[in-house]
Amino acid sequence: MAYSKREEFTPEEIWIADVAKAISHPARVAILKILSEQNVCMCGDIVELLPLSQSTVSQHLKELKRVGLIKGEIDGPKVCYCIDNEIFNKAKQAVDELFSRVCNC
Amino acid sequence: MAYSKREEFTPEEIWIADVAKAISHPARVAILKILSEQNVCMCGDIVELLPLSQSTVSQHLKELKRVGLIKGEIDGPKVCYCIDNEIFNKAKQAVDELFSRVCNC
DNA sequence: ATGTTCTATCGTATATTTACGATATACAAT
DNA sequence: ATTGTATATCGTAAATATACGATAGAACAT
Repeated sequence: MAYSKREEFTPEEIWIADVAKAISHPARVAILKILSEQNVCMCGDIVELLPLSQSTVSQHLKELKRVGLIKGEIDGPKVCYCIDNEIFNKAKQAVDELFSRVCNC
Repeated sequence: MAYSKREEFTPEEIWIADVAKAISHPARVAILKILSEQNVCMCGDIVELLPLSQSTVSQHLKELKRVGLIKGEIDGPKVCYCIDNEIFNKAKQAVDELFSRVCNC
């Protein structure tokens, strides 16, 4: 009962799936939108804008950081989050490529 | 301990998250690629191309059908799957819109 | 030194996802 | 009628995700 066949797919398929998983929760979509509007943003500000506890928001931020879509820089006691444009752009291109390839339009 | 705060986000955020969840597994990315190459495809063909059992592939197809990215038409004892171009295009646009909004490039 | 503020992590409960084999169903062919 | 083929669904086990409160750690202010 070998578990998780994830590794039996191509690196490209795994990478796209990872990016998609990162944005597969409305809270994380909302976080990306907030960061794009504010450019740079404290974790606490995000918590205030979402109907979730601080620890839950922190977990969502961690998930976005895991694939590299965002990064956090420590600023005294606070942490400033922002989009990691380089990786985000790579993710955008990979997803674009899949969508364009699949779509007949 | 109210569970799942999903419904407290905007319909757009939920829709994007749903689409992303549908493509958040490498097997489903692979299925979309197969369907795009073959245009129309029997379920059994997909099973042969993936390192997964028939029942597992069937579940993945169901997940893609759930959000509408693909549709299956019954053809005798077989089922022919194909991309649902209308919904797929809507999904593409929604994801594009998010990516473009967030990305500084 | 002490307290305050901000964030991450731990512990935990519940829900969902992923995977499979077995079974049921639906149609075609014999 | 029976057999074979194709697919979906059921039952189930293990893994992951989602959510929270409590706690820990780090930096600043007093």
